[in-house]
Amino acid sequence: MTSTESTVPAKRPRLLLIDGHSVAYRAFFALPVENFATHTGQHTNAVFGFTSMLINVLRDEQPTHVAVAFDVSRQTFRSELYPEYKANRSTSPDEFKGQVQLIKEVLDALRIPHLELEGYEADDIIATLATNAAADGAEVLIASGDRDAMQLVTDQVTVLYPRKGVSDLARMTPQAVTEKYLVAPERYPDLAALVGESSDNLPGVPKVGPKTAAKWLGEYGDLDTVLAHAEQIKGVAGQNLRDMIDSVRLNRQLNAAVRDLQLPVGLSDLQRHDWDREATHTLFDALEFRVLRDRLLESLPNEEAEPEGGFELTGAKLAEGELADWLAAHATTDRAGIEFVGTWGGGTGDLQVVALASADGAGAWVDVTELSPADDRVLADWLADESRAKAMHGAKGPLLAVWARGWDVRGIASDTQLAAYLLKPDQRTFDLADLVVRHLKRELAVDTPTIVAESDQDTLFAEEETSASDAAAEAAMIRARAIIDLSLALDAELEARNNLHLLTDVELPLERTLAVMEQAGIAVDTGYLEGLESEFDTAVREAAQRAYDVLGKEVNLGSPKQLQVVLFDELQMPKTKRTRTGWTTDADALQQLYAKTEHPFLAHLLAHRDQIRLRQTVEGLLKSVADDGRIHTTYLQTIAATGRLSSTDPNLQNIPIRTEDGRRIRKAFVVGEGYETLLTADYSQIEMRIMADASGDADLIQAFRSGEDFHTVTAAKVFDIAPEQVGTAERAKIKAMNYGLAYGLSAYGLSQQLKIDTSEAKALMEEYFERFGGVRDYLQSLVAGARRTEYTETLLGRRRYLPDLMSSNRQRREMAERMALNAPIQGSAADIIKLAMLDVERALTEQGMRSRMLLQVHDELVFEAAPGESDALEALVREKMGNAVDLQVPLDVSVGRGRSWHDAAH
DNA sequence: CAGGTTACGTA
DNA sequence: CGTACGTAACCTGA
Repeated sequence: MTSTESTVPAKRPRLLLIDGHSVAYRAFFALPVENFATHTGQHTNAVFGFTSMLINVLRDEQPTHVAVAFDVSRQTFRSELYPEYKANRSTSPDEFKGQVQLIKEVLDALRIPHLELEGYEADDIIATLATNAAADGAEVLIASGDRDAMQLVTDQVTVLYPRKGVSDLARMTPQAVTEKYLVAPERYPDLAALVGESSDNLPGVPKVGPKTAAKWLGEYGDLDTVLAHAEQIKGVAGQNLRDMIDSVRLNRQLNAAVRDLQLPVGLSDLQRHDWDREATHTLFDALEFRVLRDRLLESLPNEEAEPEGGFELTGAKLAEGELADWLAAHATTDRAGIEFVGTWGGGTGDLQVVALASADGAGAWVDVTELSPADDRVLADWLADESRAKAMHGAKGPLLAVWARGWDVRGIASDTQLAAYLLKPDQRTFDLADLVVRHLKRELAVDTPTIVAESDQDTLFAEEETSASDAAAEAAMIRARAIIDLSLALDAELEARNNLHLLTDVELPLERTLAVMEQAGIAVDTGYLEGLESEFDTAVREAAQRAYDVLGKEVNLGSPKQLQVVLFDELQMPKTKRTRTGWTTDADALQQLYAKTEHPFLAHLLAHRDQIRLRQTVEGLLKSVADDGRIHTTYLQTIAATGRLSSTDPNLQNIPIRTEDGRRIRKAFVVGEGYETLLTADYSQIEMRIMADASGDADLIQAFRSGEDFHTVTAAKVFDIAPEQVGTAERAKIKAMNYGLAYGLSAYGLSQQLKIDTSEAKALMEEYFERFGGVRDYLQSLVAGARRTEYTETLLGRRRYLPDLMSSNRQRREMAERMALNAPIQGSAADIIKLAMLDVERALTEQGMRSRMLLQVHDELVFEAAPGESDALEALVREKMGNAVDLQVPLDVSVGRGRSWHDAAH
């Protein structure tokens, strides 16, 4: 698509001018700073408020032109005329500093010009632009929290003045100004000169407020005339005016906006553009602006296509019998794109539409609910044909729906969602439209509307539904087309950094393995779970009652806010650690309070917390049991920035294990009918082994090779004693140290965890690093290397980009440094277990075994052994997990078997 | 009612 | 003031 000069007479231009500092400053004080910070600690309340206001105004006012003006510094011609100008202003809070720069980044991403001029204020830039634009016949809107802007109001110029916060803007027209300030806009600075402006440190005439000033101006016409007739004005106010006359003149000189600056831009330069999609997404990700992103997408869609346009495609719904010919003609050697429409999750799915596209520009789609038996066979054969290469976006869900229909998809050469994840694993979403813009610089037509499921009540609307699903199918066809080009582009990018193998050899085959696991699910003893639920429920109520009895009244024990009132106001307990909004009531703090006060309420409260949590976990599990009596979680393959999987609906990676009550929940996960036993296998200390291997620290390697208890051996080394002499306290300290290392543990953190002095923790760490110098050097090299390359790398070359390593914000930088420490270690462990899963899965298939893999919990795999296969399964799992990669230290795998997950623990 | 906050489960 | 996640209840402001 090429854009052509419009021949339609342009509608009247509408220019929006924003006083950047004044709006940002307003936002800063309107929104509580403690509620707006990224997880890295960057404050964003001013950026949020500014951007929110901007989006609203752009949406509501639909300006054709936009600019934002900023002040440069306090040194302006005004401060030279009057050194006290704005001198009363305290320096802006630390939390505000830096946010202006972020606002400018937002503006750049939105392609909105911003201006500043040395020696002048934003006001002057705005006054000049407004004056010029109005002279050119434009309508002008000025968003500013500075009252001096009122002087600019005319029939063509309206000021949007924040009434409360930054979202509620008053439209200050000449009438509104006159009503509010009792003088016409052009007299406003006259009035302000008399009354004074405390925020600018301009003194007013004593005893003269807006009413008196307006009265004088009304009588005499303007300020000059008022001053010329100062002698005639009676009373104290008149005398004060005469005393202050020079000061008033100076005020008037200072508050006059400069309207004739020489600016490098004119109206035509301020034309609105589409925003930069990629830059905006990246920035909003970094700022953690989820809501604003949605509002932006909703209210300000990018209307114009990018220069290179969209996707050309000819195709439509195939009639009966046409499928075979279409596939033969178009889906042969080159990669075909497929987009499925339907629903999926919980290990199964329901397919509605299959949309296909070919690189030659042909598209097609079929409604799978109305396929003839012959077409069904043709499509099934083609989908299952390994030699027909296919590209998809997020294939795991559709695969479940395909399987539910008795089909299979083979030959998936690329999945653009997985590829994009490998390129940038900390991206929040991998929306196809965004990826297409980012990597192909093309636009994808508006998102697919979801197909409305047909139900009996809706037969009235059957016709509309059909057209809606047709539209969805058409959109799916376009998406299928885009997926082809995108997959090629992403493959090339991965290849260029030598990462393509991660896609083809790890993530793509794993996607199928995960689908198999999700489809299998894990059997649950619902009767037992229900028993647990009522038991926990009783315990919850008893604990609550005891707590109420102690207190003498009922409070909501689940409300941190109410608890704070009880604990810190009513019971006058010592204050705990701060949270954003008050004092923490977390378990750790409550325990410390209990140690100090021995107040029984705390014990009951803690018991209540424990039991309510267990009940909640059990309830959640019961809700997720499918008709087959099994729980089918969904694994997310593109969420964790380190390369780990995550589990949802329900999360089976956080089932309790640490407490006895919690472990009872694991008894509910049982071997399914037709199987012999559950088998669990996990890696011991895999992260430490990775550190040993990667650091090459000879002592650490030796500690693992010795095969003795790792924490004891390392403790012996640190304390310079024999392993037999290591006591439980020593072992616990070094164990915490061992585990904490990979997280970038600090001496303070270690001291908190072990409840020891910071100085002792510090000494412990120093001693540890003294003994295991290779580890220290390795950890330092991780951060140093990441700072050089801007990314970290796992064993398999999986990257994580950490631009914040260069941040000038200490908190952000240190956070990034800990991420740089942890990502390669956690990520390499993820690599290893992923390889092991693939090896195990392949071996099970090759050997024709019926045993199957059910769950992955980061360093643990859970299997269901078919009758007679238990021993073979254990041997196979040990072998494949133990040899997934070749390190300088052995990969220790421990295995357990039992009828339940609990019993299979070891 | 959505969204943020707090709390807490796992590796 | 230790990384990576997901879930649920509560609370608040639109």
